[in-house]
Amino acid sequence: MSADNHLNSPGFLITDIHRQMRRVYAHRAEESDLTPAQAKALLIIAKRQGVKQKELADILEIQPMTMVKQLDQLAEQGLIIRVPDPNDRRAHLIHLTEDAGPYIKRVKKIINTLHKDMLQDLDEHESEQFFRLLNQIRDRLLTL
Amino acid sequence: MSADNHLNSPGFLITDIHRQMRRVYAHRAEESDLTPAQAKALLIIAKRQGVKQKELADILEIQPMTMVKQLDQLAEQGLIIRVPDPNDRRAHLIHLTEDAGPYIKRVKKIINTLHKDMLQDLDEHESEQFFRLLNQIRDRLLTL
DNA sequence: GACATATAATAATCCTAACTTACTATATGG
DNA sequence: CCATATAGTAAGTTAGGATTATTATATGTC
Repeated sequence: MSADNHLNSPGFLITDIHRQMRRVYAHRAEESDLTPAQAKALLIIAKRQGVKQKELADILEIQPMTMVKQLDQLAEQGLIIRVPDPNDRRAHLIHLTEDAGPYIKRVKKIINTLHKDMLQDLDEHESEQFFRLLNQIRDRLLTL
Repeated sequence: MSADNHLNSPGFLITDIHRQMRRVYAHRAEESDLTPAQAKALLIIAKRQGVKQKELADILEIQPMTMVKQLDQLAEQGLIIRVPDPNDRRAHLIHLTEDAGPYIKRVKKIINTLHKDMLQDLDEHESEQFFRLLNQIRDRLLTL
C-alpha cells in the first residue's frame, strides 16, 4: 500500500461499500418496499411524529426540495400525511399513517440483517472502533 | 446507542460520508475537472494503458454499459482514445491521450488532499485499522 | 467446415438521490 | 407598515448506476 496509491484508498473504498450496500439492499427488499432514502426518512418520522418538513431536512442534512420529493413518494405510497401546522400556516407537520407500521417493521429487519451481515467478520471491539471512526470522519467532513 | 438504533448505524454513516465526500470534492474540483467516477476510471487506465473496456468494467465492478458511458465522457473531453484491438476485432483498447497528464495530476492532488483532510483526526494506527476494516467489509459485501 | 454458443461493445431507456433557481404564502422584527 | 426571513414547492439538471436487446466477432464441438 504505497502512499501514492489513490485507487485502493479509504475514499474509493467507501464509495464501493456504499454501492454494494445498495445492491444487496435492493436485492433483499421486495417490490413493495422502500428505497434506502425513503426508509431512512420514515424511520426518523417514526421517532418524531409531527416533525416539520424543514426540521426533517435539517436532520437528514439534505435540501428542503430534496425532502419535498421524498415525502411526495412516501405520501403517494400512503405511508405519511402532511398536516397543516396550527401554529404556522406556512408549515406542515408530518405524521405516519396506520399503514406505515408494517413497512417500518420490514425495513428495520432488512437494514438490521444487512448491517449484521456486512460486519460479520469484525469482532465486537472492531465494530465499536469502526463505528467511532466513522463518526469522527463524518463530523470532520461536515466542517470541510 | 441502543441495539435498536437503525439511524445512527454504520450503514447510514457510510451513506452520509459518501455524500459529504462528493460535496467536498465537487466544491474543490474546478469546472474543467472530472467527476469522481471519471477520475477513478482515468487513474486505472493510467496504470494499465491498453486495457480492454470489459477488463476495466470488471476492475471497477460496474456493468459494461456503465463503462461505455464513462468512457464516452472521457473521450469527449479528449482524455482517452479507443484503439481497435488487433487480436480481437470486437474489442477496443483504451489509451490515454497526451492531454490526460495534467488532468490526472490535478485529480490526484484533489483526492489526496481530501483523504488527508477527512482522516485528519485519526492517528496512524487508527487509519490503518480503518483501512483494514473497510477492506474486510467490502470483501464481505461482495459475497452477499 | 458449419453451426451453436459466448463475448465485446453499444443504443435506448430507466432509476435513485441528490442539486439549483425561482416562486408563493406567511411570519416576524424594526 | 414594511422589509426581511422562512416553509414549502415547481421546474429542470446532474451523477452514477441499472436493464434489455442488438450487432459484430470469436470459439468450441460435432
